[in-house]
Amino acid sequence: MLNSAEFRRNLQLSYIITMTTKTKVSKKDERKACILGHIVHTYVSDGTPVSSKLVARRMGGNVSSATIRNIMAELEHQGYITHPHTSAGRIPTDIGYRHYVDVIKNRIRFERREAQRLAEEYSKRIRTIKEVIKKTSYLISRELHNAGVVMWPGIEGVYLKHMDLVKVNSETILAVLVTMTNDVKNHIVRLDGELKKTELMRITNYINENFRTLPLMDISGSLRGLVNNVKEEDKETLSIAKNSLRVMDTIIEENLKNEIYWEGLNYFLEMSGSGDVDMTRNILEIFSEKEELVNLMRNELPYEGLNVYIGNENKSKKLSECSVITCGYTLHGRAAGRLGVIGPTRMDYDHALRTVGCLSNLISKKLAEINS
Amino acid sequence: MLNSAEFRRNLQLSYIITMTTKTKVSKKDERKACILGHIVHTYVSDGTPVSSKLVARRMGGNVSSATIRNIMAELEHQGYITHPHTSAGRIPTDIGYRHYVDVIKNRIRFERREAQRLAEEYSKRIRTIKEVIKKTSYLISRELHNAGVVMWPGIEGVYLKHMDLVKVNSETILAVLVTMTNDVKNHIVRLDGELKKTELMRITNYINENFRTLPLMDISGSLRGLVNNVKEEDKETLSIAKNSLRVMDTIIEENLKNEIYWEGLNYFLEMSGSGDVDMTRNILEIFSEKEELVNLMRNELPYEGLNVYIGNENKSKKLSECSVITCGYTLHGRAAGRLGVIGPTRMDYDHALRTVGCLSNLISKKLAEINS
DNA sequence: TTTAGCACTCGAAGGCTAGGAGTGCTAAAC
DNA sequence: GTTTAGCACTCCTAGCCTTCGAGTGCTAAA
Repeated sequence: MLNSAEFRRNLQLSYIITMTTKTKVSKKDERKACILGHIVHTYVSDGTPVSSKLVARRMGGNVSSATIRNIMAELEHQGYITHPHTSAGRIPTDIGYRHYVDVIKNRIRFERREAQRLAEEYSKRIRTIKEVIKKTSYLISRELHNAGVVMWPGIEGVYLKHMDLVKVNSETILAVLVTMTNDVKNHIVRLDGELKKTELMRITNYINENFRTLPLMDISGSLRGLVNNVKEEDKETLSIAKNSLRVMDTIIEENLKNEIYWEGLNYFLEMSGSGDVDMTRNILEIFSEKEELVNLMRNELPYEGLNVYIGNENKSKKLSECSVITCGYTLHGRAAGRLGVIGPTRMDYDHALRTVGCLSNLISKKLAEINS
Repeated sequence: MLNSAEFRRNLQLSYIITMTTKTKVSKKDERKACILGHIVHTYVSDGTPVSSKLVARRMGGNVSSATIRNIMAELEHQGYITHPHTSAGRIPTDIGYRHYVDVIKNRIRFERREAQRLAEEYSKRIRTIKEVIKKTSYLISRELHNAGVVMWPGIEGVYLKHMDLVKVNSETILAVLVTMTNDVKNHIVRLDGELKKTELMRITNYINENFRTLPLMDISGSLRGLVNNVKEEDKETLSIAKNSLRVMDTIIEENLKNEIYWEGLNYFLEMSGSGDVDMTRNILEIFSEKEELVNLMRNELPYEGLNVYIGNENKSKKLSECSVITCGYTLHGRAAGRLGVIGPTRMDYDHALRTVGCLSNLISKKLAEINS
C-alpha cells in the first residue's frame, strides 16, 4: 500500500491545488470538494471509513470536526459519500470518486523524475512489440499494485517485412511472417489444393516482392482485388493470388484473437485475503474470459486521453466494485491499441492516471523508435 | 468438487480392492489400511475431519464405531492420521497420504472410456507441440481442478526443419526457426560484425542445406567443431560458421528459459475463499517464479512412471501443504519433458494419478503422430 | 476381540455486556 | 450566518459466558 507521505504529496500536487485555485466556485463548494478529496485520499490509503475528526486534523486543525460533520452530511445528501452504518466514518461512493477524478484529471502533473524512471525501463534491448507490451503490463502492475492490461496494436498497424512458407503436409503449410517491428506471427494454413515446392516458392516470392513494408490489411485488400479481377484462364496467377489471400486472411483472423496481454493478478489475491472475496472472484472471472476483457478494453472508447470507468459505470456487473482506467497508444502516428489498469474502486486514481498516461506516451515513443 | 458417487467408485476400484486382495498382510493390518483409505477418501471429498461413526457407516455397518476408534487410535499412534483437536474427527497426515498413494499407485485402473474421452480432445487440428502442451495443461487443470503444468520437450528433442534470418539493423538479425514439429522459435541475435544481405543468405542456405532434420544440439556441436577446425585463412567460412553458431546457441539458450507452461491457477483462488490463505499465497509465489517451478519439475526425477511428492516431502517449504504429481512423456521415443499437477495435499490422488498417467501416454502418442 | 456405555473434551454458535468511535442535533458563541 | 462545544444516541467490536453437541478415550461386559 501507499505510505501517507506519498498521499500527502499527491494531495498537494493535484487536488488541493485545484481546489484552492480561484474559479467561480463558491468558497463553500470549494471546501466541500476539498473535504471530499481528503475523504477519498484517506480512504484509499487506509481502507477504513474516515471520521470527521480525522479530516479536521488532516486539514490542519483550523476547522472543528463539527463543521466537517455538517459538510459531510451535505456531501452524503448529495450522494458523494456514504455510511457503512450510523456510527462509522464515511466512504466515497462511485459518484464521489467520479467527482474527484473529474477534478484531478485535468490537473495531472507528470513528474519529470517519475517519467524518467519509467522511461529507463524501456532499454535498448527491447526491440519488438511483444517485448514492449510485456514490459508495459508489468510496469503498470508493479507501479499500481493492480492488474495491468495492454492490447496489441490492431492488425491495421501491422506492416509486413518478410514472409516464409514451410510445408507441413501435402495441403497444409506453416506461414511465418515477420513484421516491420520484428515480431513474428505464425499460423498453420490449409491451402487450396495440393502445392508443390516450386509453387510455394512462387507464392513466397510474390508476396515478399510486392508487399514488403505494406500493412497486412492493405495486402489482403490488394489480393482480394486481384482474385476478383484476374482472368479465369490465367489459372496459375489465380491460384497464387488465392492462396496468398488465404495466408493473409488466416494471419489477420488469428491475430484478432490474441490481442491482449495482462499481468499482476497476484495483487488481487493479496487483497482478497483481507478484503472482499466476491470482488476477487468476479475479477478473476473477467480475466479468464479473454473475450470479455477484450470487449472491455475496446468498447468504442476514444483513443485520445485517459478514460476512467468507476464501479457501476462499467457495463459489466462483475466490475461493479472495480475501476478501469485506460489510455490509447499510437503506432506509425496512428491510434493503435490501449493500455490500462483494472483495480478496486478504492484505488489511487492520481497515481494511476499519471502512470497510465505516462506509459501511454512512453510506449508510443518506443514503438516509433522500434519501427524506424 | 467431486461427488460422493465418484468417490465410492474410486474406492471400490482401487484401494478397497487392493486391501481385500490376499497378501501376507495380517487381517488386522488389512483392516487398518482399509480404514485409512476410507479416512483419506472421505476427507478428500468432504474436507472436514472424519469421525469413527462415519467410517463405520461407510464400511457397511458390520463394525461398530468403538472398534474403529480403537484402530484409529493406533493409526494415529503410528503417525498416519491426526487430530485437529480432541473432540474432532481424524485427518490424514502426509505419511497417511503416502501410504495410501503407495498402495493405489500399483493398482491404478485406466478406464477405457475415460482414456477415450481424453484422447478425443487431441483432435486432428492440433499440429504443433505448442498446441499439444497448451491443451494438455488445460486438460489437467480441468479434470483435476488444480494447476496443470507441462514442460516443453528439452531442446535435445528439437529438430530443425527450416531457418530464416531477417535483418533488423546493421548488426542484428531476427532468427526464425521452424522445427520438425512445425513449432516456430524466434529470437533476436546480435551478430559478429556487420553483415550484408548476401552473407545473410549464405548463412541461411548453409544451415538449411546442411542441417535440415537434425537436432539443434547436434547442429550446435557440428558448428562448434567447424569453428575450431577451419583454417584461419578461410575468413569467409569462419565467419559463416561463427555466426551460424551464434544463432543456434541463442535459440538453444532462450529455449531453456521458456520451457514451462501452466494453467488452472483459478482453482486455487476458488479454494482460497474457504481454505488456507497462506497456502494459496505460497502456491502463487511458486508460480510467479518460473525458475522455481522449472526446478521443481526437473529435479532429477526419473522419466518413467508416476512421481508423487506429498506435503513436506517437497523440498520447497512453500509446498509443505501441497502435493505434486508428475510423469514424463516421450518424443522420438526418448524421454522429453514432464507433465503434472500441483494441488493441496488434500487431493484426489487416485483420479490425479490416473489422469496424469493417461495424459502422459496420450501426449507421447500425439507428439509421435505430429512428428511422423 | 468387539462393543455398549459413559464421562470427558473442546470447538462452534449464540447471547450478553462494556467500551468506544462516530454521528446528528441543539444551543450558544463568534 | 457560520462555527463550534456539548451531549444524547447509535451501533460496531471485542471479550466473556453459556449451551450444545460431535467426537473421543476408557472401562467393563459380551
